[in-house]
Amino acid sequence: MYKQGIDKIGYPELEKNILKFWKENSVFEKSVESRPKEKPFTFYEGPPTANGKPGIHHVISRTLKDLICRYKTMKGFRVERKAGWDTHGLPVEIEVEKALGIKSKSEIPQYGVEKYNKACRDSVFKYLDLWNEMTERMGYWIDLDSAYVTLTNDYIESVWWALKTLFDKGLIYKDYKIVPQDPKSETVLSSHELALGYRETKDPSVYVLFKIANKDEYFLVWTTTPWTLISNVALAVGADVNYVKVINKEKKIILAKDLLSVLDEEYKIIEEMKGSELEGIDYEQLLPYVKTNKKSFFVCLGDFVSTEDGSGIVHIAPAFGADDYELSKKYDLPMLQPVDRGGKFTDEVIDFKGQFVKDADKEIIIKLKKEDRLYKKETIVHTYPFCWRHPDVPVIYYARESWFIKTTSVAQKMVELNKSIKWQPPEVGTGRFGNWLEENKDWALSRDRFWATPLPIWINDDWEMFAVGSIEELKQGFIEENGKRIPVGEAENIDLHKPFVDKVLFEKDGKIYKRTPELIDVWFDSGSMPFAQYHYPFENKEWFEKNAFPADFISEGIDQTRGWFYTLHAIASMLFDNVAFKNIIVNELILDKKGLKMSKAKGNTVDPFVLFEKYGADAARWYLVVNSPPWRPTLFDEDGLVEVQRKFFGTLLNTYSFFALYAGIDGFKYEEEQIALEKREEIDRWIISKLNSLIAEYESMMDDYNVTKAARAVSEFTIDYLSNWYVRRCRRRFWKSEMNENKLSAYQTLYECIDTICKLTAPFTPFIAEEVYQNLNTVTKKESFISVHLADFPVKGKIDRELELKMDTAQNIVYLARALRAKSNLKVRQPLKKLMVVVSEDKKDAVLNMKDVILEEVNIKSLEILENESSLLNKTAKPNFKNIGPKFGKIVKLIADRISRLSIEEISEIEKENNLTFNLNGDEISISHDDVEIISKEVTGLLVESEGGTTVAIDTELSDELIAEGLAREFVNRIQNMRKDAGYEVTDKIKVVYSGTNKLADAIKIFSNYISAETLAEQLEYSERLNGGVVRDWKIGEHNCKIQIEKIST
RNA sequence: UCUACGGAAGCUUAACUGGUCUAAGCAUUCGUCUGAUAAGCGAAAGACAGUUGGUUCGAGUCCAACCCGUAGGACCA
Repeated sequence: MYKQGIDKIGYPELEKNILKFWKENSVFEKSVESRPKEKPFTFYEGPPTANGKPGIHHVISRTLKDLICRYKTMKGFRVERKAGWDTHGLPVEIEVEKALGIKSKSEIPQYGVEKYNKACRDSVFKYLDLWNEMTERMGYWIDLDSAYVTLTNDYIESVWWALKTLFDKGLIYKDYKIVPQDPKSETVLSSHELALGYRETKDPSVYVLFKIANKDEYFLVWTTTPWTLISNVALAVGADVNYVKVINKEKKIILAKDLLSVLDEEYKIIEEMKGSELEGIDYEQLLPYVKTNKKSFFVCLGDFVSTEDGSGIVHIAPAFGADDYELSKKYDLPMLQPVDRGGKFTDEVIDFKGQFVKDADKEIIIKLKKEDRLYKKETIVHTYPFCWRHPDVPVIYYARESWFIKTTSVAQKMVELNKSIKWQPPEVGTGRFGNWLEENKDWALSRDRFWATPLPIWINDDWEMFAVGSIEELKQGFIEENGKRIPVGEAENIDLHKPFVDKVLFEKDGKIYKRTPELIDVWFDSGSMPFAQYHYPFENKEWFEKNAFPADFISEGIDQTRGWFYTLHAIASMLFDNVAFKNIIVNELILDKKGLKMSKAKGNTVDPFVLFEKYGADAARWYLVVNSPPWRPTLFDEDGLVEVQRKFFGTLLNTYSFFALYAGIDGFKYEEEQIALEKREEIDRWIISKLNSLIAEYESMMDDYNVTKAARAVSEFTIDYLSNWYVRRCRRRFWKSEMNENKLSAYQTLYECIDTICKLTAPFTPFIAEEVYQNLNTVTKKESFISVHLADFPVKGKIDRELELKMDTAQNIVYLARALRAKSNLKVRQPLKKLMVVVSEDKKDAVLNMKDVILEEVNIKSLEILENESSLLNKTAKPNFKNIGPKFGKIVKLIADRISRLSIEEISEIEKENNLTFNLNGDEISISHDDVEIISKEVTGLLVESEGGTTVAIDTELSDELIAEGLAREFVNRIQNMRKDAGYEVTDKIKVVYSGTNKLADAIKIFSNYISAETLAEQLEYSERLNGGVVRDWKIGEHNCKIQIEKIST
């Protein structure tokens, strides 16, 4: 029989049972295998790093991924889902350094790269168990056993294949680039890391004099980094900027005219010129520590020069600034870099060698002052980036040689391809991602670290190079050991990592090739996952090309825009001339309830495990999707979660419980023939039509990847239509009569609704959907699936718009009538004589049709439709702007005003003739029925309520009989309450004894049959002597009474 | 400085292609229904829709400028 009381078990417990069921029956595997191979829906999992703990933000993206995949499965697609792990890169190294107590990069070779990388390898799965546990617990179906792992030889080999392909296409090159770097760890900082470290700091702000060659004149130059002056090779001015030569402090000084205010003391302008006139002027090297080998120390033109601050003359040190470097290429300037990667001056700078550059600032200034080259020195407070891991260490911009991928050469193609991707929300695709592509810069590929995929490029002394694209090719190389060459093919363990690959040498045409020492950006790893996860092209070649590329769907957080989304897109564009993914849902951050970012420091993080334990995974999944669209920053609020859980889950489970209760009593197992829709009650046809509308809307939303709207539609149907109207309206059908066709059709209808809701919610809340579905299906055996997740998506049936509208009208009238009752203080239990309704012509049928429903809902005896012609009505007209706007344009206001003052006669005319002509300021104006909305107002003093063209009035006059019936109903209500309080079963028969006023007793006598039937009272008698059973005093209106009920044993 | 998103009731959000007292939920007060529901229904109160202009007969909605918030990018000699 149907399982009872599932709403009493806690959700977490329920979910754990379901998890067990899934596992024992391999439901996930079956859900994949039961779908045809020829109908794939391709999904890519973005690999997380398992050396950090999973958080709530992982729950949201995994919910999205899971629900789309489950939905597509139900739609008949085969959705292979391979998990993946990102295992390389700096995040891993940082953790390991911490654990090993390594403080700077240079300590690593001493420690031993082999040992170090082993430690990295061991640490990458530090939290794997936790991740797996979360994945499983939240019901995220993905194949963890066959997960791809970026550190395996197979995976790296595929990445190498990609790199070689790009190399052979000429897309990989080596160049200098000015990069922000952390001098302490000697690592390049990504822009993301850089952004973490900006803060206010004090720096020297110095004005320096550069002496013009062979003249006693000076350029005034401003800088906040005096240490870069040593590496100065040129000065830059703006071509169109106005400059002046002034006499100031007895010196001839050149600076921008707009910045004269920086000068101390009086000055006299002796000459004006454009920046372009200054180009080419030579000057003397300021701090001649380093010799140059190219033409240097002259004035250049730079479009980046501004007169915002400084002097309008910018000092150029190509190794330490991006603008500077660009300019140096243009003017073929030398690059002076007397600073090592640790940010210390090299030996050439004899006075400051070994000093950290920032620390040398002071002494450099003193030196300049001694040489009379310091114009003035101030201190400036500005924001400057510091290393986020070492808060006291300023970032140094530093020229480094790096490998690049020439993504700019495919930028246009990437932009084009992007246009075919469906982004949800669209603005991320066009905006953030689109802009990024438009402003594409070459991809800085190399990293000077230890734990990552090695760059497979081998170089000889003559700078000839080639790329290795497979293990097979690597085997052509050899390793030297004790002076002997051992072919790589004979090596014991080929490990495509440092230090092994660095030992491999090649000899070609007598030249020895050695691997360039760099590793690659980890993002290249994850961006290669479409093919590398299948070890393409070494294995699965056909499968990949046919079934696994590009992805139909991916979903991750917005932070991946310039990360994974970009690398996937770039690599696919370059290698396959195609997109990597066709549809994408981007989720935003999850903030705490106040809208603040969650962080460990603030202590406002939400532990997913705690959440699952407290409310269950379904609740978290549902809340994150329903509460606000996932691509909007979501404020996470536990109270909100509780609310959606109570509302939606509570209602769904309760609707099921209701069904289970009565279906159990009646032994309904859906064994009977299905009753044809036409033979069912109108309300049955109505809810089925609503259900079909829901399926249609759900499908279109889901196919549009608008998951929030789909979920909300399900929620609305379940709560408002099914529970609060259908079930409530139909309760009697379930518990009153004997089994007959009417009752059967109620059962079948409700069953179908719940069954379908299970299937629609299954992608979102897989546990509860499973529970309810199984409870239904194991009894009825209607479907052969052991799990809702193996079931097919429901087939949409006929939608009866007309019927839906009819019911809307009826509901509308009911709400209005209830409002009237509330206003006049007439409880619904008090029956009333007459309900009068005025509706537009097209709704009259609907009202007559729904008469019984309406009357029963509002407990009124009769319904009368007042004809428009009735003298009871006072009508007014309202302008319908949608129509008259386009029709009358500018004079619409006048017309509207006139319409609202139409007389009753005029309104009748327009109703009859569908046309009315009147004079307005001399113009003949003609309006039709469509141009106005006619509202009726009762004038006979009855209560009236109206909305949207429907007007309702009730006759509040009470006859003795109506009052008696009202009392009887109240009496029933009290007995029912007592039954419930006493804990009687709904089928228990009882005996009722009561006492009270004469009037009440009379009413009870008149309606004794009704009362007995409603309360299952076998006996109903008046007596002053009450004893036994349950006794209680009541007050019904002004009538006191005593009621005693007692269960009759059968 | 650029780009995107957001700014509405105490809070969270909704409103298709512009249509005239902006809607719902939560919270508050009062009332009410119930033989499924920790539910439902009704009433009261609560928003000058960030600001200022513009287009239009009509703007929460379209356009422009600005302010505030969030995220991202550029720059910081």
